[in-house]
Amino acid sequence: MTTVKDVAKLAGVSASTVSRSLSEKIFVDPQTKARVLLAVEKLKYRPNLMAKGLKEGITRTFALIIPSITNLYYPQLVHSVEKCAAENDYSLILYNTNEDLEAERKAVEALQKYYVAGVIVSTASNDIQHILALEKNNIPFVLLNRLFPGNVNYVSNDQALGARKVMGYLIQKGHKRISVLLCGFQKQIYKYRYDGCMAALRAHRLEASEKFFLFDVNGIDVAHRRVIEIMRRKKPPTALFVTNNMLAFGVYRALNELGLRIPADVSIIGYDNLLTDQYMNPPLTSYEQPLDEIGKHAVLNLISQIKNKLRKPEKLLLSGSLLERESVQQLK
Amino acid sequence: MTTVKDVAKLAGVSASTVSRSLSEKIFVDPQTKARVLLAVEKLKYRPNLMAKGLKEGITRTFALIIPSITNLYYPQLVHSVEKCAAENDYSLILYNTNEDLEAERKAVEALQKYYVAGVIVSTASNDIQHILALEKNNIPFVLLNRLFPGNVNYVSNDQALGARKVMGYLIQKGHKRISVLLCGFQKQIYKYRYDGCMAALRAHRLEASEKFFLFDVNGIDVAHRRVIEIMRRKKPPTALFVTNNMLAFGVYRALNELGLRIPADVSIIGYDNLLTDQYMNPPLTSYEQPLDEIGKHAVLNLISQIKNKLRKPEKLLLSGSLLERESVQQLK
DNA sequence: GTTGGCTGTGCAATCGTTTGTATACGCATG
DNA sequence: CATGCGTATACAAACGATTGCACAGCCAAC
Repeated sequence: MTTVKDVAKLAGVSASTVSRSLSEKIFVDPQTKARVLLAVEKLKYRPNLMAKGLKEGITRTFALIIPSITNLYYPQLVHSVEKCAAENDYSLILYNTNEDLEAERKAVEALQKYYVAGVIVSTASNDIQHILALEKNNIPFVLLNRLFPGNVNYVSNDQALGARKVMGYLIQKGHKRISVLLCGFQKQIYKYRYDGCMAALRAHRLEASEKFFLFDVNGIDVAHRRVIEIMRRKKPPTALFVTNNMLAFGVYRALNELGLRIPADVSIIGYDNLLTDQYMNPPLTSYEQPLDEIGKHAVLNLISQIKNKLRKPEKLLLSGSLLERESVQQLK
Repeated sequence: MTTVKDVAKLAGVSASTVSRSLSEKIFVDPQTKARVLLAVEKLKYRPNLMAKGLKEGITRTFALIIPSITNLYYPQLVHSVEKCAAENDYSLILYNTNEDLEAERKAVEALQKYYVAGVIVSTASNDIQHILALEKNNIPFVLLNRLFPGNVNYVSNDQALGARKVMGYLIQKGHKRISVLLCGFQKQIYKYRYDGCMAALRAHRLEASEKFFLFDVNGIDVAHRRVIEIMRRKKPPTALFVTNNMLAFGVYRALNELGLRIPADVSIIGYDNLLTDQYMNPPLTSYEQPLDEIGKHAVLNLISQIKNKLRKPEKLLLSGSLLERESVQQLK
């Protein structure tokens, strides 16, 4: 490996001058600088980030913790985080926790040894003690699509607002019996989505619709089963709001098996923006979370924390928009 | 940050003793060791990987380069790599290149500064000069689901064999006019898949079927358009072999628009194993690549390269199996 | 011609580990 | 009792970069 000394020797200067020539911050005689840069080029010198990190006590690396990369929801989030990080010359260490709190704790342990500059995390559960502990070690962090009260930075889709918009849209389309499929509240985003739904219903005096809500729909097969059940009621819902688009696969299958047409017999609307939504049959009308923006602002938040030492936590709620495709019908 | 010196002071020994107590390799008096470990515990000491990496010239980190995390094919690969790496106490730096050669080159540049212990890469194209250059810098690497002749380590699905199996299966099911959808050969895996298809056709004297092949089907929309075209021929194919399951979305849509039923009117078979295959309507019969094994062996390959300094490159071809779901029909 | 200030570069210390070499101590042997 | 050997630990150098401080050289001003 060529080091700063090799470059120094070739350029006929000292190591410090090489370092300064590359750092931009300090003025070096243009001629000297040119000679140094030439030598750097010739020797294909690449500064050793270990040494740099050791000296500076920090690295140009962020840790990204996500619960499940094989959940179609996360790859896009990873993508946008990766993109913005790369643009700002940060690399990303990836930790996939498989929704397991213990694995998440381990990841937090591990990343501390790396002296990462910051942590972006979509927590697996409501227990975030181990994340909060990062603060003691002066490691900035930001929650990704997770909201927590208190002194925490987060960037998230505005879960409640989005859910309210969706319900408003369905109501405006003439639907009065709306079933909402929700995952368990141990993931608090579903609680927020629930709250948003109820707010919309109350605003239209349709609270009664809550009796169609399906709770704890944790998994595609559960969705499949519960939708079959509810559609067999005497008065079934006319619209289904699937608050997690992976579940939509189960819903489509269930309706298909029952011989119900989408949207002629039942309308469906989704909440995430999975890569596959547009390819469903029929394409799924869905509330699209601004995943690109969320990932980007999470990175920018960390950078601000590092640069400005911002004291007040930033709590950023972004809102997406409804993308009409073909799974919702206007009722007479 | 607590350092080895803090621990040394608390335990009443020197820094070297602390280091040796933690290294396992060197004998330390059990009593001393116990005292050291107690101090480590008390101070929550975590060795600084920067310093360690600097001293040892290497880190316990692998770089993983993939062309597109939002292609449903890759998250599983990332998942299995991440899993095996974590099990062996390696962390992962992720580079997503968006199928862009230039971005891939940049990633290779970047990772070298990190002194990673090895690189796992699914290249974006056939140009792998920049990857081969890693060898000069003594950075072990392994290609993931990419085959190259010459002195290269790779772990891959046996593309040709798999394609042959698929074609054999369709033929055995009575299909004689089989259309194969292939992406461009600039990704050589599609060349191998093509070869496999032809081998199977030749074995059954059905070479004529090649006139149904669709080349350069790069994208879901292209698949959609081209399938509509081919199904409008006077004698359309009775089966479609989609060598990239993302394309299956376009195919399903096309057939749906044409009013053709799967599998009653056309049979479809896929090649990857996307998370969504089982949720398609009807569920997609597909050749399942052993992605878990592939990711695992890529990691193990790197570890062998590091440990044993294995001289001969390992070229590992794994084969998957056909998973019958509901998209293929037996012809009379 | 001396003094002072400014500018560009070099020296050396430093970050936290690891590890080769040196040393102190204990015990056994002649 | 002196010698020698082995063992457990300490000392110090090294990894490669950054940076405060010092200094050399130059020019201007009196």
